[in-house]
Amino acid sequence: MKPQIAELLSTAVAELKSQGIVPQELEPRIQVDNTRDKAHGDLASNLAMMLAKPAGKNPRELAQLLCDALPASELVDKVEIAGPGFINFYLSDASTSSLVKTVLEQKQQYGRSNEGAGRKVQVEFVSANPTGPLHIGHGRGAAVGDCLSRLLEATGWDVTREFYYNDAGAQINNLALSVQARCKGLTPEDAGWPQDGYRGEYIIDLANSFMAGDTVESEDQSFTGTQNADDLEAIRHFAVAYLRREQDLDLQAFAVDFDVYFLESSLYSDGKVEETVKTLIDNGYTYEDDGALWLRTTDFGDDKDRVMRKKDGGYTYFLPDVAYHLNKWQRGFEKVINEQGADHHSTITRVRAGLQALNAGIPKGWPDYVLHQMVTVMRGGEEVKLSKRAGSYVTLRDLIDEVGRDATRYFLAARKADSQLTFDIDLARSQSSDNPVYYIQYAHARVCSIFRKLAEAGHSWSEEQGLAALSALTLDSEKDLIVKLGRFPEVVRNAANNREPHQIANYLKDLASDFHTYYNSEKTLVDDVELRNARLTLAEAVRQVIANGLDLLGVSAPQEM
RNA sequence: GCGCCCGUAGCUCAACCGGAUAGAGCAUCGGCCUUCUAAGCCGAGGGUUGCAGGUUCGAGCCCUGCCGGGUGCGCCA
Repeated sequence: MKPQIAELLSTAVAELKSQGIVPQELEPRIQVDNTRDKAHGDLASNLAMMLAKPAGKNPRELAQLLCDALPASELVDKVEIAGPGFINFYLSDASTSSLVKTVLEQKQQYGRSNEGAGRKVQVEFVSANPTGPLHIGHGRGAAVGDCLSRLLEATGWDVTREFYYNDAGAQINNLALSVQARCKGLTPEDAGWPQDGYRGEYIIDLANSFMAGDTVESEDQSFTGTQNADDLEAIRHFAVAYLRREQDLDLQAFAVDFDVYFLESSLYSDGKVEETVKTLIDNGYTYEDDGALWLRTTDFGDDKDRVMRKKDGGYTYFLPDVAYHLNKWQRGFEKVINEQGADHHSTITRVRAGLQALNAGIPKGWPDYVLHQMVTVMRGGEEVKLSKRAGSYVTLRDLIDEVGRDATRYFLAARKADSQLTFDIDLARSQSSDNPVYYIQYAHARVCSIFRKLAEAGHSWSEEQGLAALSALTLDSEKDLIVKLGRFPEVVRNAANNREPHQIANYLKDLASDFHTYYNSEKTLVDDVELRNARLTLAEAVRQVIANGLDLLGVSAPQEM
């Protein structure tokens, strides 16, 4: 509804310009806000206050002139000037009716838009090292990244979800050595245990599986344990394949699907790393010092230069990172969003600097980043730090097993990503209105239940009848509910543009609350056929919007609880 | 020490591009089931938005400086 109101105001501004009241050259950004207080109508604009100074008039006077210049519209019942110069709009029954109609007509499409116009965007998220099960931080990344992807899809973008596996480098050697030690029966307490070796129990399972000659199948490879504890190469392959499969299963349980799994090792085997080094050297941004090859990232805003090739001849992670992002660019992703833990924040400047040094025509601020802060897990009022299986951290699987997929997804996506998050297991498990997931799902199930009751009572309802009866909705609570439904498309757009999936969660909680209140105060299945059909129509619209919203979060919308 | 994030009710969190009297839930206290699911609803109390300045018609939001918490500052990823 906002765009329509903005349009009216725009016309009024043009009128005032032609009267010479507002300077011609002024192009005000027309802002229409939701009102917080019903006494201020349904929508409000601060336009008069914005224009007051350049027009040399006081705000209220200008507001009056704007109101006088507003074209007539059947969407608006009345317009008021209030406070320091706000213009308040009261929506008409015709406009609320049309909102309900729009919801029912568009169904699953309601709230979606085509702002992205089919342009390509890549969202890289999770990107865990294949050195252990996914932990809760990865879970947050998965929830936020997937919801963000869904939001971008809902706003018309062509989204590619991508997972980058750091399956090369030092940490993989460490993994292989840890598994090998377990194959040989060593424990972390023994003298021969590798320094900084992985101590989790899953390493024992992995070693046992390797020594049993199991075969690990994943999407793109199959590898059989050779049962030879001295064959470190075989152990390495097996371990990586094993843990990738394990992470895939975790993600499956979380209902997150990736389009592309990109292997760091492929950058080496395809010669991309070498190519990147060569370009950087050719471009003159490198130098050798202390036996290592450095990139002058300070030329591009970094606070110190970075080593690309170590003294021992191996590359640091930094170089494949640059090669990888060049590859993304070459694949045609003009927009890339990397969702990662804020503890990896320092890579941002580095990667962007490396990309600039390639002189590849990549924009300075490319790619975008969304960072999420740490997650703390609470149970019984105490912090949970360990999982049996992983040893040092809480796994995503533990959470899904304990509180379920829907609640886990909701809780991890419902908070602003750049705030630290406390995950309360007791709350997430509780099946009461304390738990926002159940609260929202229950609102959906309630509508379904009403329709079941309707059928049991031998009555029927159709969209056509319902829409025709809408004028029977005369209560303030009904109008408020409809206005809230009308905000959904804008909430989706804001959430997508600001990369803030939590806005969807907040909106849904709010809508569910309004619906529960309404449900308790007004009976839907009344004897008056007109009123019954009208209320059923409103209920169905609410159900549709909740279902659409939950879908954006990747949370199910149950028919009954 | 430097960079980044955060600081809002006892607790967990909102506040759409800077808008009007800062909102929910939990917890506390008090109500509501013969009625479409009580997995719900209604009401009450609870705030100097960490502190101090600044910008302006207007600041929780923007700027500066402090204070507190987190995180990063590897030839680890």
